[in-house]
Amino acid sequence: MKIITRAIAIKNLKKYIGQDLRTLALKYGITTYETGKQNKGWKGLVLERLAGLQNNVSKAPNGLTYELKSVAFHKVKGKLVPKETMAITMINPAELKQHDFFESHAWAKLKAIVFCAVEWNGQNAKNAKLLEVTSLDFAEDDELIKEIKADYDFIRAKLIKEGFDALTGKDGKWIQARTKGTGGINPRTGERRPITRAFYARTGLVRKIFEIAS
DNA sequence: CCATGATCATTA
DNA sequence: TAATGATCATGG
Repeated sequence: MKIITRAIAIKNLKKYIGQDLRTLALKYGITTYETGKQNKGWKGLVLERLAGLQNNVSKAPNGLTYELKSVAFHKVKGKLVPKETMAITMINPAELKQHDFFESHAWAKLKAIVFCAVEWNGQNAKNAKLLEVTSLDFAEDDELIKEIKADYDFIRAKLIKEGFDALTGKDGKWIQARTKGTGGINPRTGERRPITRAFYARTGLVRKIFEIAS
C-alpha cells in the first residue's frame, strides 16, 4: 500500500487531462452505464484510481489528508461554468450538534481539496472529458471560509432549534444541506428509507474555488 | 446495511 | 435555466 500525497495525486491526474474518462473507466473495469444500470458515481471512482488511491468507498478523506472531488462543468457561450453542486460529506445530526465548524468533517474535507473539472455533456453523461485538475488549501481566516462557517452555523442552529426534518436545501449561501441517501424502498422491510442529508457546495462556491485555485 | 461516489427528475 | 429534492450502483 503506497502512500499517495496530494502532490503525487495531482501529478497523476494531470497526465489524464483531455482524455475521456469513460474510456479509462472501461480500462479499469469500472461500471459506467453500459450494463444498462446507472452508476452515478463512476466518474469519482475512476478519478480516485487515476490518482493512485487504493480505497474506493469509505468515509473521511479518501486520500491521506486531502479529498478528491469532481465537478461537472458545461459550456455556456464558450465559457465553462459549474453545472451542478458538489457533495461534500454526510451530515450526522448528532455530530453536527456537538462539533464546531472547524471540528467538522465538512471542514476537514474542504480545507485540503483536489478538484477535478469534468466536462458534462447532457443526460447519461456518455462523454466525460477531464478538463482540469487543481488543488486548494483554505485558511481559517479566509473571508470565504468565514461565510461558509456562517452557513454551517446557521444550519447547525436550525438543527438544534427545529430538528433535522426542518433542514432544507434552501439554507445556506455557499453550502447547503441537501438530501442524499440510498433512496427508494428498503426491499427487506418494504419501508421507505429514512431521509438523510449531506453538505453540498453550491455552484457559486465551486466557481469561487476554481478562481482562487487558478 | 449504510455511507460515498455524483447525477437525474421535477418544478417554478 | 436554476434550484431543490430524490435516487442509484458500489464496496466494506
